[in-house]
Amino acid sequence: MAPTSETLTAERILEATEEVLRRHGPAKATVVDVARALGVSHGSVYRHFRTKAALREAVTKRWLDRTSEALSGIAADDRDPEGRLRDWLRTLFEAKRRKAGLDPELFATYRVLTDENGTVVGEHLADLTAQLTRIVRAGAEAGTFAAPDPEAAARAVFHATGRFHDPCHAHEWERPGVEEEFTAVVDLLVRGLRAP
Amino acid sequence: MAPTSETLTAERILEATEEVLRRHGPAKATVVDVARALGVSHGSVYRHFRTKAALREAVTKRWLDRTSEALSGIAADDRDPEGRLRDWLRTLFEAKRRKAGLDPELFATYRVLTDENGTVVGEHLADLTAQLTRIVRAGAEAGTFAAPDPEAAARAVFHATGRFHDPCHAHEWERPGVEEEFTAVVDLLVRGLRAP
DNA sequence: TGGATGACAGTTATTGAAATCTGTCAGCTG
DNA sequence: CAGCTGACAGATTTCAATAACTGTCATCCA
Repeated sequence: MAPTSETLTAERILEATEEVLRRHGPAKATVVDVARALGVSHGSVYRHFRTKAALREAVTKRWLDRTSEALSGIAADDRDPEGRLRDWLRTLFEAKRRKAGLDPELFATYRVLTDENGTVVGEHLADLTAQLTRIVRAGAEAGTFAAPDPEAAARAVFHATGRFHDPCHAHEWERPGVEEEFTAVVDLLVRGLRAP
Repeated sequence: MAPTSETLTAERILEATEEVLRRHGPAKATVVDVARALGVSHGSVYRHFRTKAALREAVTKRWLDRTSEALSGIAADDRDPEGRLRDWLRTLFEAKRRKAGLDPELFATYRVLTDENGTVVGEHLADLTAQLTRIVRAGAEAGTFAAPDPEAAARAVFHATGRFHDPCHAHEWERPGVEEEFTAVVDLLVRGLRAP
């Protein structure tokens, strides 16, 4: 099909896989499809990724990392922690919502991994909570937040906002009124975090 | 099988259906099975319930109402609102968790209805948030909580605790550490609710 | 000789025919 | 006559045969 006779690299395979996944979805996409899209035999794909699951994970990791990077910018700046927290949560919500809407098939792939409890999703979650912890800790140090254990507080905030980022709630993200629900939850959490 | 030749009542059909559902699960249970269990023809079942979906909904409603009643006792007493809120949330969590563990098939039926967006689940959720609103309002009136809009605050609390009662999170309810997560979230929410 | 290939074994998905199920209703029965 | 029955049409599910896929590896080529 596109026998672009460059050398076959892991990166090129990931790109092709993402495309195939986007077109066919996780249930129908096969590694034979990926090989066909690259104009090689499927044996060559297995030289770079031990299993189909590993390939799926690698694609999802790349996809997830793009969100993480955008967020880490917010987590790392030095504005007031409360505003940063609000921004970070809102950006996370909107990123997930956009991905669910625009890339439904890749989002479905992400969901498959979530159910399979793969390491990639675990690492993604760990990364996100680490970023949140950083914000909460900054707030605690600045005296804005009362958080004796910033990591535990960050996890609580992450769990409490699950409705707005956990893939199993994706079908509720386009309902009218979610915006208000989101704001109400974040307001409540921020008040709970503030120093007396 | 058990042709208990009493008159065929909606109640008896519901009991039989619950049993069939418990044994076969929502995917395999048929109304022919229900009829067989009652020793009648399936046409008789259709005299009492217009469709299979209606039957499923009615069974789930009964099942859900049992939890609601236990909770309404807590919502209605007149202890301090903060303790009541904590009790209510914990009882809800434990009831859902117990049902998911002990009645996996009926729980799966509940999940089917959740996805189908049936009225029964909507009513159940409305009932629960109404109970929560009652508690929050009591707290606002007593001056314990700062909640200008008790209903909105109750919804926020309900959404923020979704991880501990929404069926799509059921698989996480037996993980070690959920207890602590639950406590951390509830503590944070209660602090957010308290009057300054 | 490093990388690609395609045939192969074992497993999983697809297909279409047969069986079962849902929902209706004319007629039976007590 | 109120309530139950069982035959029926159309939709859905099951099942077994067939096809496709995953992962391996002896072989090939540049």
